[in-house]
Amino acid sequence: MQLSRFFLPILKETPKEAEIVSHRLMLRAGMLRQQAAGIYSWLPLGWRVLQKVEQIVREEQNRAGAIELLMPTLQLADLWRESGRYDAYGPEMLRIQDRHKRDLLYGPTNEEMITEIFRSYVKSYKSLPLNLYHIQWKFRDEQRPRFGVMRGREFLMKDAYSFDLDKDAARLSYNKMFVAYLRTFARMGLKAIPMQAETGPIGGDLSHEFIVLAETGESGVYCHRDVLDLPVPDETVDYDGDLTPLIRQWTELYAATEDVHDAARYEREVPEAKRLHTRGIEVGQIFYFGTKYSDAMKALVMGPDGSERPIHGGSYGVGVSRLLGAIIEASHDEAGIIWPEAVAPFRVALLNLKQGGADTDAACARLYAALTARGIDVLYDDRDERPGAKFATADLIGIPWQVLVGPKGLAEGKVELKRRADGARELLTPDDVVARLTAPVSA
RNA sequence: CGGGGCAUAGCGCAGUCCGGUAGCGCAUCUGCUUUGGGAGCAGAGGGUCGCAGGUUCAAAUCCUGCUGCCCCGACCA
Repeated sequence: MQLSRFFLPILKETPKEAEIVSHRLMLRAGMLRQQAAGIYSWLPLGWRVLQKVEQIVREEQNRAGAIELLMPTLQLADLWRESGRYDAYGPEMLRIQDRHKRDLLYGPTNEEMITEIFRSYVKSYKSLPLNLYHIQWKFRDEQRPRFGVMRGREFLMKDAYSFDLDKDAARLSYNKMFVAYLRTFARMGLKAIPMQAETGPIGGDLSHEFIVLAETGESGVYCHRDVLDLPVPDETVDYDGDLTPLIRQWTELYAATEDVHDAARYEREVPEAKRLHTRGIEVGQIFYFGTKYSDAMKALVMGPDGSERPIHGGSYGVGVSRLLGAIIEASHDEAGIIWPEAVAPFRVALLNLKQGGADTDAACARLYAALTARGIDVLYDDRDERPGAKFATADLIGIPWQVLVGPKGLAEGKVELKRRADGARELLTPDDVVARLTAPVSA
């Protein structure tokens, strides 16, 4: 992508409504446009990152055996009357009417709808287990949206729903999502800690929140420091195998949100030097809720013994759009965002330090063609700007690698390769830069 | 939902107390110069001062009502 033809409305100054760093940087980097409190347009740069994050979530859901579908944003109120949540949900639910005066709502979550789909088709225990998910925009009419995408009213969420014959089987489904979440967040460069959590209006008696530690987070948390250093399973993890040891490893050390914090147990189990009380950003939450919805909505399957029984359910959410805020909170400096490679909107920023110079223009054109031909996403800054402005832009939008092409280096046949994360620079020939960036592991 | 604050050019702000030609910086456009960390000079364009009503010869400024946005708290898959 040539920057001169891209749409990247960066801001030199911070809009005054933005208080926390991720919100400020998303606005300054031209990722977001606020349309109303908690409602945003995703500008091209932000949209690219959102899609990268979404794709990682999708890949890990698929790997764990969940199956993607897509449900609508609008739902009939009748569905929610069946579960009893139409009245229970309260003013956070955005309620609307169509031209026929039928009550609709903009979905804040999809337990009812997925249960309706499930019960229409699945009649036998032989079809279980089943885990269906979608990645769709949700709406919650928050009393106080804040911090940009961290607490929006319209937000992108991955929500998965598992269906099992009994509690033991449901626990296996729960464990799969638990492990999938460990992998999902780790792939984005995040350290997300599973913590015991309240089940809230979803109901049920087993739940973990996945929390990224950050001072700007909205949740207070208590945990054992060693939980921060636990290993995340790699992509060879066998989801059909026994995940129990892995789950035990991740749950035996104390880690809880303040809502369910047990001070006595914390002090008993966690040595003083290992105690960590801080704040965090909730990026995912998993629930086992048993037969709460299958009872109310008659989602029954025939068991092996010939008797009908309600399925045991769980639901598993990831705040996809919120993750962008969490990643930036965890990875930035004074100059701007530092994207982990896995979610970066472009992998390489190619900076022509003397736009219009015959040598630099030609060298950039060759590099751009070579890198692009090898499938690398390159943002070529070909604007008629001075070097300083290009450096500032590249740093602000956080592209992992910068290739600096200027007359100084070219005199010796070299260009500079700079890593955004630590500022490390190397003088290389253009060919070596291409080789380096196409090497299998370059981080 | 309780408390606090803000609203003037695309962005950041001054002007409001004490009514009298709507300003500054950045950004934008034109020209020239400049080119390794957000350039310089010269010129130009851009505003129903959030909305509605009121007071007044005269309202960004005073009064009344409303709306939007932000922050703290409560709330929150």
